[in-house]
Amino acid sequence: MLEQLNNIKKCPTSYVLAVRDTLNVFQGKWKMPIIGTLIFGKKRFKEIERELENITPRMLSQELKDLEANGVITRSVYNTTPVTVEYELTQSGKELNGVLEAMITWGLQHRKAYLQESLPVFKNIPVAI
Amino acid sequence: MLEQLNNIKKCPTSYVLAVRDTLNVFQGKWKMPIIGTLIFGKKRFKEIERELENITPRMLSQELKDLEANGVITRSVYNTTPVTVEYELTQSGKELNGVLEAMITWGLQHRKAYLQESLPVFKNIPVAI
DNA sequence: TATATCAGTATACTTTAATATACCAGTATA
DNA sequence: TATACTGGTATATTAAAGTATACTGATATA
Repeated sequence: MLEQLNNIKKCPTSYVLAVRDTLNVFQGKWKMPIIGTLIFGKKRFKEIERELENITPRMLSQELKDLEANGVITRSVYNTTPVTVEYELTQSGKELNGVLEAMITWGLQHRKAYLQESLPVFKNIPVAI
Repeated sequence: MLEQLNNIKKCPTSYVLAVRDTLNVFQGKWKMPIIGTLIFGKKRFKEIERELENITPRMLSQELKDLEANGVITRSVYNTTPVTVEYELTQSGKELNGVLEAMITWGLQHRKAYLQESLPVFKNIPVAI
């Protein structure tokens, strides 16, 4: 279990890159929410836009492009009227659930350890507000 | 294995919060590198500063405060001359290795799937440059 | 006496991320 | 005919993140 982590000592480069790649996929305000909307199946642009409520089409467009370029989602255009564009997680994208689960496990455990009750955590503000 | 994730459908709030808490800990340019320097034991301010080379004391100070406020590291001041301040991962902080390992696993797998050779991944630039 | 060390802080600045608002063409519906 | 829908783009602006540079006071070393 700790093998990978201990290898960082010997050969840090590729492991650090791997972590950076992964963080890259989640970095920013909207990447995670967007991936979240796609966990249970493909969605169209406007569907995602409506589901996330406060996102601007500019941001959504930009982030979808970024995720596609990084091999996390695919984009399919269908010749309907009006045009339909579907976004879907790639195999790699689906495998992000391993990371998500580790995050959920840690997050819940951390809240249990550091909080008595469930409160939101904001940037630069301690967990235990 | 997928139990937690499937529960998101039924009761998304706490899981989303948990993921957000976790991302919070890694968010930004320096949090991960700082945590990285502490994986194998406690370090002093200047030691971390030297190890990360390009970080300014302002950023290091700010990020250390943030990590401390979020229960990821502890800060201990010793009455020496000159003063010594040691930073160390908390139990919760140490348990982040579960998340890190999931990230390493995904990152390596993703590179294997989407690249022929190992190249750095930058923001907004596809993995397969 | 001059310089270095410790752990930072203060101020100003640049760069990046995110938002606001308006708009496009083609078709369908009221 | 007017309005709404599709999947976006264009331009401008604000907010957030990160950097540069200089500095602190007490002590130790050269």
